[in-house]
Amino acid sequence: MSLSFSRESRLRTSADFKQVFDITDIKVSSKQLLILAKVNKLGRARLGLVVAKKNIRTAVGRNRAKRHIRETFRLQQDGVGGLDIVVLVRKSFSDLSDRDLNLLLNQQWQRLKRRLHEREASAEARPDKHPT
RNA sequence: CGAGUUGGCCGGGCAGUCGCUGUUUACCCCUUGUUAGUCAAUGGUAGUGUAAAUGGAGGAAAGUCCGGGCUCCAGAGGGUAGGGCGCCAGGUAACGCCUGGGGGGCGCAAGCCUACGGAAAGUGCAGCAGAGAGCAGACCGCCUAAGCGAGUAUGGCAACAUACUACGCCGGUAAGGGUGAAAGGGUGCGGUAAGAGCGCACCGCAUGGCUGGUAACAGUCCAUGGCACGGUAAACCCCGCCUGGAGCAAGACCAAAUAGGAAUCCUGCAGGUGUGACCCGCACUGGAUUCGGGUAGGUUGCUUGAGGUGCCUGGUGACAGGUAUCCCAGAUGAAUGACUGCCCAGGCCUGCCUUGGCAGGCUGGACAGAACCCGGCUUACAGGCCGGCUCGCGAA
RNA sequence: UGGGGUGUCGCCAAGCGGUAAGGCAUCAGGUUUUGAUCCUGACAUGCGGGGGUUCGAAUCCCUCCACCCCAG
Repeated sequence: MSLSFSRESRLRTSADFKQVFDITDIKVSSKQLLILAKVNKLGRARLGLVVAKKNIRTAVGRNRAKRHIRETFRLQQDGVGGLDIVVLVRKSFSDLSDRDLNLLLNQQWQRLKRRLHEREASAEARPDKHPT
């Protein structure tokens, strides 16, 4: 059980980002943000953030968004496993208070995990159903 | 106490849990040397890992409006163009900034505002209105003295003379009206046909002197001049001073690569490239086009600096000098955070009670995030703290 | 982060000190049996906001704001 969030658990090059955008395995969306994810072979989750200046005007606001997303990811990353995740922040994100923000984010991470489990389950089930 | 004005400062605090990141130390791992085990050393980027200690956004970090440092282009050198600044003196690395002073404007005052050189070097501009708008002008009005004429009266035989006029012509005038953003000193008296700096007095203005002041400038001083000199230079311009260009994605280093090759054309004491306005100068060098081939990033610059703080000295002050002491962010898909509790300001509600205070509950902290570094300016900003001064009221 | 540019009617735009052109769109009328075309007229507004210079500013100066482009 790790609560750390080091450089290894971040997406660091534009190539990494491009892969997630091109092949999106899981997609979780809400009014305030959009999460895209792709299965990787590293055995650990990696997070990348996209916060447009157009959506959140001030640098302080953008930093706030990134920090909250990182923090909640840090605390929730255990069940995620090998996924490359990109979080896109939408305009209404900055309307939320700190409390509501964390609530929303935790909810979204739970949804992501659920989708992942469903996907794995169906992937395991499929070869049994069609042995030939 | 109220109203105002001005200078400076802070811009939440403490504790706990879990994270991010820089530095240092230790250990792990690797490398090298050595040994029976081991030990030692330097280097750690081949990826770094673990632990501890310690540091980690701002007054504006913002806008990018100025000025520097730094780096490259040649130690940026000569000239032209272009750009900037503009009362005086000082401060400063420098500035378009700051300080002190002067002039002008506003305010009862404290104080505030001020792009504030030159319009007698030249060129230009001013629509509409108006008579006239740049070596001024005459629409209404006022006048008709002189000159010419008309009429009337008187005198005279007559020519004519004299006097008069709600008269005409030739004219005079810039007081008044009117136009305009702006119409070429003001008030009074004299003067005149009516008027006018036409003359005079006072005020204003200009020039020269004298006095004070480093200077801008000032003066209840003296002399001269009847006034000649309208506005606009954030219009061109003139004068004085300043000014090369680009920017850390600058630049440097390492690795790879630009290789090697084919074809065509042009040129040879000139041309090309670079120096990002142009000429000179300087440096480097054959050049251009097409075909095919190839590409990968990392390190550094990177934080010790016109540095902060305390004290002393000089100065009205900006600031300077001396001395002691401190090291205070360096990220790079981009750190400096999240959660919880308590406290401290603030706001709202309820209860007790004489203004006011006490108790409880709820709420709740602005503007905003370093990206090479400094000095300013500008803009944004909840709330709070400390001081100076002015005016009004009251008390002593 | 650095560098550069643009804001004029609903849209595209000219003007760069003296009443802010023009086109498209909109509305009304005419022509037509009706519609398109064509003709005539009009609306509403505007010079991104705030100061300053000037008698007078879209234009000159200062200062904010918004948008766009370039360099990884």
